[in-house]
Amino acid sequence: MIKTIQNNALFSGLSETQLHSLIEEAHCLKLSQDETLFIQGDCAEHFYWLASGMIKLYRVAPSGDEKVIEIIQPGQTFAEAIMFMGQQQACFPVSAQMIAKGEVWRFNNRQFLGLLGQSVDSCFRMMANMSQRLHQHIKEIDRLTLQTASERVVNYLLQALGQQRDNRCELKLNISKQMLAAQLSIKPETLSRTLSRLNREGLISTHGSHIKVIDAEALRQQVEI
Amino acid sequence: MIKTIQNNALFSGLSETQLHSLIEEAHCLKLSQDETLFIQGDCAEHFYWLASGMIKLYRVAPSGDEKVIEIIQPGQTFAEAIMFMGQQQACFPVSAQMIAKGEVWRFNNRQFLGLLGQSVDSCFRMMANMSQRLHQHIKEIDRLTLQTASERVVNYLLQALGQQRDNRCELKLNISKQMLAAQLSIKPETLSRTLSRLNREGLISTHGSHIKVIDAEALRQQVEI
DNA sequence: CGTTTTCCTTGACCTGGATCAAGAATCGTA
DNA sequence: TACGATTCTTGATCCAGGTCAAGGAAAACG
Repeated sequence: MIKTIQNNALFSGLSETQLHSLIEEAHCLKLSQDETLFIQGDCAEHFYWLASGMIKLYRVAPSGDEKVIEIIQPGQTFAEAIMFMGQQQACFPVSAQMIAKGEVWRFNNRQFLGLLGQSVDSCFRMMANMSQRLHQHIKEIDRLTLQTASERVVNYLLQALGQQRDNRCELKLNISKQMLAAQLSIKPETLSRTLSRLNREGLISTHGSHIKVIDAEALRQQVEI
Repeated sequence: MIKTIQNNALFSGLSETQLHSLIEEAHCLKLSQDETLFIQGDCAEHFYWLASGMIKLYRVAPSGDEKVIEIIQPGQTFAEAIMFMGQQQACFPVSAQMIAKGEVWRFNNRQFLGLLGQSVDSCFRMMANMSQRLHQHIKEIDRLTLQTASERVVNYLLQALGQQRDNRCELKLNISKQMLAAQLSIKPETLSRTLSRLNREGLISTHGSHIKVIDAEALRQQVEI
């Protein structure tokens, strides 16, 4: 377990001793599907590392609509950026809920800040991490404002294809389609229609959550216009 | 000048000597309206501090549409988060263009990283800064996905009203309406229509770029639904 | 193994906001 | 003070994607 935690960039700069004292104080939470870890506005005294399962970070509109900001995969930390906001505004900007049961490690912000204070190196890792997130958010804003719904779907497929280890053109969605829709900020109906259109056009072929990309080049053209 | 720069959180942690050596190496660029500072994809070896004027950070779609990510006001630093990305991907994710002539100070990333390495305190300030940006971006994503065009306009008015020093209900737009529209991710026509609707409903009254908020309470209700 | 529940798909329709086009107002610049 | 040149407003029309509704498919459960 310690080995896996150490793999995360945030912790990799810490000494063996530092890491031990941190884990000493940490708690491992075993959560089942649909359990809520925290909600938007909760006081943020901890940050988290996901060992197994899956978590969605989301915000809800007054109307009840919800937007999935990010899906957290095992090995990732989350909610770690708020700890630098200082006292004044230390509350979660999003809600977190398990979408697949699993284990979450909870770390104390105050303690971690103390450790960071002892190591400029760790600070730099943390900053690299935050910088990456900033980038992702800018890309997300880009997608939401400059791309159509189908472009976002196609983009997702291509990016998922790129993450494939071997050059297989078959991919399996690891989240439900309605979750994917929420992530892409479209309605499930629209996602469904888009996929069946791509199917009809012969660019992909779908069997449930398995999607085979037949013509990746044509897909790319759909996005680049 | 040094005094004003020092007011920025990023620099406030540096010693007198550090700040001097930094400014020694920095360049002051005098730019006129519409001049481009850098474009998306340029290699990022510097970050910037705006002394006067105004700058828009934006991205463009293949279609030519552009989305204003942020408007930089005097006293703000920008493009400082990329320097932590490491070598691999050190290029600007946005383009920067003057929307009002002014002076920009350019600092060397490598040098600044060196200074940061000497001061954990400065690192913490930098992280607080980045954390704040992350927050803003999440709020922006929220606005884009969970709010309608008119809600965004109303939100902007309320937030601009809140920034007013005294309790005056009259505010002046410091950017053109088409720029505001681009920032809110709507078309100028839609902004115009929304404002004239609010006018018709008696919630505000507009004279060019001067907007008087007549019924702030009713505006708030439009947003909260 | 059937049954209930949830998830996905498809069709018919509607609407917010984009687009296109044509004035009106504002702003330099001479 | 007149006159291009922008920028802003307003009207008419269109369409991507949302909404509502009704089957179908798949998973969960006794």
